[in-house]
Amino acid sequence: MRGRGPRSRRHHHGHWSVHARVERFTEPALLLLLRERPAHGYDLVERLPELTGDQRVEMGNLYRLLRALEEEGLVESEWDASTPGPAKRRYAITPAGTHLLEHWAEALRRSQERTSEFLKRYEERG
Amino acid sequence: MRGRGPRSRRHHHGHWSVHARVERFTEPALLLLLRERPAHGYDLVERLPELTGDQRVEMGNLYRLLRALEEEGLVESEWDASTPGPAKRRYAITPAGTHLLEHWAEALRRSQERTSEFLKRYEERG
DNA sequence: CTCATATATGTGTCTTTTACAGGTAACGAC
DNA sequence: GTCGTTACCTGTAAAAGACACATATATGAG
Repeated sequence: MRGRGPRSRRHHHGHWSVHARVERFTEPALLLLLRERPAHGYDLVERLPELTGDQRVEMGNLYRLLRALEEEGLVESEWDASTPGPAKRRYAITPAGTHLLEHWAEALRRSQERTSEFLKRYEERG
Repeated sequence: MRGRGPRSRRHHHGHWSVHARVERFTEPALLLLLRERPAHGYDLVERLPELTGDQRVEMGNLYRLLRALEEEGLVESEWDASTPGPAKRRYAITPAGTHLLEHWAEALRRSQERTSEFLKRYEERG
């Protein structure tokens, strides 16, 4: 239970850091960015904080996630060597990905309601 | 990436199940229930769905979580053998737990804002 | 040329959290 | 006795995330 990672929240002077992130939120965030326009991984890493907050997403995990999404048919990709510098793998969303994003949006709305009820109940008896 | 668990979402006929739960949400839910009144584990398991939705929380993990919270000084407990049936361990929230719950509430409000921005952006270009 | 930096994609591995599958024990109803 | 309910607990594996490291192309400073 101890060590680094999400549960390691103890800070100086008895303060705690709590982040309250939605599980696997990177997935709908990627799908939303890719629905707006195709992009490659490095580009997505730079634009993800617009949706996730200022938290940086781990590059390695992001590339793995993109390949997993492609295996499941939610995105598709091809190499793009047209620009100078290292070759990029350009990802685009598929119809299945758009469909899943829709389900994510519904799930996030339900999550909003649950959290609202939690906060209401929290504030009722402060 | 395959197998059972949170990422195993493929259902019949191309449908997917997405849940959008807040990470470690059981922790603030427990703290809120315990702020309202002391309780024992089995009782908490029955009342947690009021906050988490209809999803059932795993008993084993709940007892482990309660002991972890106690180790961190967020709750305290004592055995209660006054009632018939098996002895219960009665948990109560500590001042540190109340303080952490406050941070959770702030974090959840920030999470609400991020999710609202996500949904707004999602609906802008539907 | 060499070195540092930025771009771009990856692998390896550990921890945390959650899921799942059990086990032990007290008590009441039958 | 044994069945169901209450109540607590352990073991273990998978998923997601955190962190460290590896590889390669290009550009600019010196």
